[in-house]
Amino acid sequence: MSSYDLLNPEQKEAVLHTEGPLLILAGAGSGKTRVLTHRVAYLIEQGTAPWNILAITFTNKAAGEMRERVDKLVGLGSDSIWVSTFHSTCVRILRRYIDRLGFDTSFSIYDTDDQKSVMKEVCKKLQIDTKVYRERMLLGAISHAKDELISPEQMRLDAGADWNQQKIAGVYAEYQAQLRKNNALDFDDLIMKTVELFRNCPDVLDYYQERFRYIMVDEYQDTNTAQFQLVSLLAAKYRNLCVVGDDDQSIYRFRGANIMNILNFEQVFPDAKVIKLEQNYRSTSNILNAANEVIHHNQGRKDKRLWTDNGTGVPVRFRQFQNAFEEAEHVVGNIVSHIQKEEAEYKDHAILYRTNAQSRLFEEKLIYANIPYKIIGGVNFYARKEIKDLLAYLKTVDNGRDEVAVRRIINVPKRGIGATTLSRVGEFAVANDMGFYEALLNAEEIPGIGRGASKVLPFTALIQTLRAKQEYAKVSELLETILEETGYRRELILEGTDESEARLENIDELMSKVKDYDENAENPSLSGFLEEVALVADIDNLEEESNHVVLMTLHSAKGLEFPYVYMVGMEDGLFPSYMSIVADNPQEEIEEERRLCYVGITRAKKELTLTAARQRMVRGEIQYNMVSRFVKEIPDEYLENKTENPGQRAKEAKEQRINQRKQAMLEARRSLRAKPIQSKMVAATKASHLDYGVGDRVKHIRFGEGTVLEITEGAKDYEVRVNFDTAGVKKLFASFAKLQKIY
DNA sequence: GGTTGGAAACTTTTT
DNA sequence: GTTTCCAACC
Repeated sequence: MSSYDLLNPEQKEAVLHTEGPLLILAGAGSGKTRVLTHRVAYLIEQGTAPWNILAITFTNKAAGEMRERVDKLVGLGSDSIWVSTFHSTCVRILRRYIDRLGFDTSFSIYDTDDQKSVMKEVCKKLQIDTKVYRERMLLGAISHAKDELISPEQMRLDAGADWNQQKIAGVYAEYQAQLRKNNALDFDDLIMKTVELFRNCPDVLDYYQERFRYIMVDEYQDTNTAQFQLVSLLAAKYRNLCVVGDDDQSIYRFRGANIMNILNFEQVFPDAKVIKLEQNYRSTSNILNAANEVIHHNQGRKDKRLWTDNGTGVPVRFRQFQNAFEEAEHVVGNIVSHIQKEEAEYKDHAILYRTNAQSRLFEEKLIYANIPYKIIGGVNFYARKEIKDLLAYLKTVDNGRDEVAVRRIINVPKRGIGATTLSRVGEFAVANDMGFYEALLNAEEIPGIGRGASKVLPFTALIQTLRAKQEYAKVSELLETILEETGYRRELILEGTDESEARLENIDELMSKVKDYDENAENPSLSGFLEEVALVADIDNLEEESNHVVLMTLHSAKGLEFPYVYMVGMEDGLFPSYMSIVADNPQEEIEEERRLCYVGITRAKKELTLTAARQRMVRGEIQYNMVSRFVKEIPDEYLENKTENPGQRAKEAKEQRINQRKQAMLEARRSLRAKPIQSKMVAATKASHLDYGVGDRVKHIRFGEGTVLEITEGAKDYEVRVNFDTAGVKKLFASFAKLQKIY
């Protein structure tokens, strides 16, 4: 028996169809990764050289998973198959050939933060009123143009007499000029410049066309025009292009994804073979039917209906609550009961929401319930201030032309270099046609800089030392030097606040990532490390092995699956979002939200719970929301709706309020009564109350094990100071931290 | 040049 | 409710 016998007929057909264009319409949970990996294995079995295969995904996580599975199937030679994301593929190509476009191959990659800094400069230079033209709006317009491969010149032409558009085109042109000056590319440039390279240099294109004779693209519905062009160019010679996607899971239109890429694939490649994978191996039929019904409300999609022989399962549950607190409590309570009944582990549960802001309440309840959790998204690790500062040092060492990086750190930690000095340096640099850092090196010659020069000197000396050191030192050694020589670490230790401790922890984490890179990378180098770091998304850090409840946005959840899924905040105005309801083209926008809902539902394997709150705090104001229209689109036969009739509901709510007041009163009395006793026999009460004392070893859910240093009595609670083995000294409230004594 | 406090903006989603 | 920005002060 060969391994292909485990595939269903459609999957098998997709695997065996290797020549010519192929579109695989793969519904959620239909085993597309399996098809892709087997397809790679089959190609190699048929005699294709591993280095002639390119598989492109969107996230590093997806790439890593595919790589792992391919390795298992193929074995020898599998490392010469390119399995990588759009962005890293492009970086790899550009690092080799971007000098053809007038950039240096050691270019920096700018993230959103860096882009903002550049845009600020641009607006200052062009005297743009940022009250009228918001930086965010300008960057958005530029990004959108790049997704569509529109150059500044083209934008200017397209603008015609539209003065507003003309202005934006001007900003775009200057922004590109700044990036070039800094020898930097932003995210969108990575794709666009690669296309430009291919168009301008036929020899380079030909090299890669020969190299990648078989190309596969995952999550094809999320590709934008630039990515489509890139893939088309690469595949133009051999035409062995296999794309896998699901138009119903297209949720990145706001980021420029062009759904037409998948809907029109057959028009662009008339000889394309189309295979539909409609058997779902993931969910119960109740969950799947609910998903089918919801997505059926969309127009303009390729018709398909997923089916499964997994059995009916339990109905989808819907619960509406008085407020977001009760909603969070219910979800967490539900998870706790699964754990207690030993039906499931923490990692079997995912809480999915529309906006990152919704995570906080769940986080609080989970801490309170002592449940380990992991939040994906929000602020990217590499976007944190201290991390960005340190990376800016490394970038300055790596790419001397990266002005954004230099400006970021020239006065961090404080060296007494202020705005006046900086603008003098800037003027000098422009006047002498040199880079900003170059000007700093010549600080003593800059007129009117006065004492400033003596402050700049130690900084440039450090950078020069690091540059020399870079030749032979590991990246971790460079970072260590930076931390020591600049006093960055010392400053944070001296500060001694909770915040500075958190920053120090993050720095330790960065250090361990650097060390990991030093040891495990094939050819470790400073540029290599910075590149890797620039292209990671938060989702890439989700490890299957660790046992956590996972919290994330519906967007981040695409491609994942969990036995128990909670979709929370199912309210009109939140999901679908208010923005989509009041948009110029609500139909289209709401269809995108509906696809997002479809993605969410189809993440669930065993049980799906939908929740909503009648009132919730949004931006400090109470909002009253109706139940999401998407919930109403699920027929009753698949839904267990335990929302009572209004009369009953009001009555229960009233009872609940009365109960809550009673509870509050009891609590107040208890604390009043407890107080005097505590103050009389402090030690005794503490021992019985906290069951640990000074000197005891305790365990905390997040910080691990540690020793109790001090217990102080606060107004409402005990404040415990603990020296944790790994996390350092922390002050915690006893009732919140739920410390456990270790015997 | 650095610190501080109050006002304003923000929140839809991110490689 | 939180973060970011800017002006007035030190």
